[in-house]
Amino acid sequence: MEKPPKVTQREIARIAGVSQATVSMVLNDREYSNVRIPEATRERVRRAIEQTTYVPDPAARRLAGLDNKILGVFTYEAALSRESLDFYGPLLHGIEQEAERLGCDLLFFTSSPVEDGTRKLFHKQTRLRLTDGCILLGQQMDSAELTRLVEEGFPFVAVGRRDEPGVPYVGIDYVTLTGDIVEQAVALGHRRITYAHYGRSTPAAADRVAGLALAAETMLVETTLLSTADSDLSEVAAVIANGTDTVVITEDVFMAEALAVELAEHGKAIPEDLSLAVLGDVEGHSLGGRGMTGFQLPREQLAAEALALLQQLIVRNDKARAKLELRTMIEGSIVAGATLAQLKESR
Amino acid sequence: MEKPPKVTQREIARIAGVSQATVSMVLNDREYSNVRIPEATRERVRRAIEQTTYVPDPAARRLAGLDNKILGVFTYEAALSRESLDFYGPLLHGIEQEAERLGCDLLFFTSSPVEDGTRKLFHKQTRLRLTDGCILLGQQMDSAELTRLVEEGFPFVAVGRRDEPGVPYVGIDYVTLTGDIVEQAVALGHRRITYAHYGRSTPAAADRVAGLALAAETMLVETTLLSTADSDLSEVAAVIANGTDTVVITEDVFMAEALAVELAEHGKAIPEDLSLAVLGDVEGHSLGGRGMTGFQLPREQLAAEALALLQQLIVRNDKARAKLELRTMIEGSIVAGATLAQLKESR
DNA sequence: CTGAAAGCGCTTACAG
DNA sequence: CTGAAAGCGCTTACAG
Repeated sequence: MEKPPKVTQREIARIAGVSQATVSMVLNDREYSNVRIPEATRERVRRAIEQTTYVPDPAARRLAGLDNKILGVFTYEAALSRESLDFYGPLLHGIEQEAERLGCDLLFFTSSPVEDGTRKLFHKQTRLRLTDGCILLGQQMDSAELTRLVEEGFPFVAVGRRDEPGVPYVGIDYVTLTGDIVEQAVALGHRRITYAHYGRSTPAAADRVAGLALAAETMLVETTLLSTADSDLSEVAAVIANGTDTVVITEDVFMAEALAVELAEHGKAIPEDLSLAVLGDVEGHSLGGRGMTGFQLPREQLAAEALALLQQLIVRNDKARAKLELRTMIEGSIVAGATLAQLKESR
Repeated sequence: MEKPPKVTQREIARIAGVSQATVSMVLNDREYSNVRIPEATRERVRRAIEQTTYVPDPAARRLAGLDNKILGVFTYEAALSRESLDFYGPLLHGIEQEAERLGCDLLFFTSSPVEDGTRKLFHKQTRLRLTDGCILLGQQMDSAELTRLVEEGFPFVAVGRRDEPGVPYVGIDYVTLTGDIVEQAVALGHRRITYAHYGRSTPAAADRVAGLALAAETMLVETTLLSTADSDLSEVAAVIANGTDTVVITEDVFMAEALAVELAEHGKAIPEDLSLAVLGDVEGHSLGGRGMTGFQLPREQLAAEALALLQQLIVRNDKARAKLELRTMIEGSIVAGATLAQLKESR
């Protein structure tokens, strides 16, 4: 199996009887310093290309300073495992669709070494430079890495709101959504709410807490915050079961499911004894046959918008880039569900 | 936002007070023509690299003829959509895991233009050349493309058996699995089997038919083949309902589910009136609460082995490559299930 | 209008 | 042992 020598522009030039530079110009449909290539020449070049199996070498193009039409996808943990896919699936689908539309390929940084449980974007062999720009996904983004990307002026977009200055992102407006859930609870007669959360320090987690605090102040409800980082879930359940709050809100659907089981052991049924709502996506989940009350998050749209923004960062020049809205929050919606119910009597 | 000039080996060389070539050698831990670089020099270079944000430019490495540690993933249709993920999910997971182990990144050719319903691997802008090698996934592989890859000596591996000469693959042994299903049916007293299939011309489809024919001959059973390409599913159901065959085997689980609905309308219950088995993966699927009889296919393993083989094709020299087993079939297993039952009486 | 040439950042021979 | 140089396949100025 001898490899036939790779066809290059030089070979095309030889066949067409022109210079290699001319081939490059025809291929890129570009003309420099009042150069004009006659249609006849272009045609000769095109025919020569068709005769052969020529494809431009993307490494050479990139080295010469051109776009690659390759976008990087960096996830802070494995994205394609069965469990991750529940979260990453819709995001990846949105990314794939948008990439297809833009004519870009996607480089997944699966090789990134794992340190302290999360992958590192920068390492001795990072292929980041090969891409025109990069999308960052995951809860546990590394602040130092984000800052370095900003400093280097490397085009990238984070999926999810970030606090670091200069970081472009597309995020979900958890503050508003959380307020909407509280509003619903209040409309149903509730006045005392427990929020069970993971005690994480991510921006999204902070936004939920902020949204809750804001709503509590505006609507005069009392809130109790319980973190599973401080005490385990069964303790949290015990506190709720023995307390007087009438609604329990959880950070995500998995905590809701686990907590419902614990609460059942305390004789608390949902929503008869206690209402429940989730500050996360509840699509496809139910609790004892009942649809859950929570969010419907447009994850595919989120990812697609992030990719579209990235593309703009890449193709625009510095001036046009300055006009770009680097930070976008998109709205999710509330899923009414059946786990948040009218308050029956005062306890 | 001025981009700081990219750090190159030249800059490292300047800092360390050595030549750029020396930097390259230290980085790659390589020595040519009885060259030996003293540890002291190596240390100076390493320190210079740590001082800066140097990362090697993968495009330049590739252009200079080195491996990229990038493996291409080509799917003949979108892989990350909700529906595709059912099929591609386990394969992609296996690929991701193995890539992580090998320290490789993955390039998904999402940009490939769609023609006649399937994506084209070769097009004017294919980034194939950027990868060290490529994994091919999908039912509808293009023979011409496979042949071209073989001719060009480009390293690649197909997931699924292929007929084209010289194509390396890792496939599933449908012939044996199909025989096993027939054997089970025979052991349960059945002698007449209908096989409902899509009439596809893929190697996997052909293997199922071949396995069935072989088993039928060996075990003296009569088989009827019905293709949904010739007549639609309700007609197929009618033929089965009015016939005397006691087992219906379908090509995959989706056809099984659809066919069961049609058969119910003819008053045929499964497995009381008719047994059913599937020549495809049945994990996670059931029919009216009953586990389906069919295959359990080790898709993750399949994909991982394909990637491992690809890696071998890439790193081995021509001589060592010749010793490689280019074609592997791996065994799936039978899921007993409850839809294939003992034949009650003769009809 | 076309060709010869520099340069992108590397690897790897080959002189010193 | 080290440095200067060629080459990978492109793009893009700059002479002719």
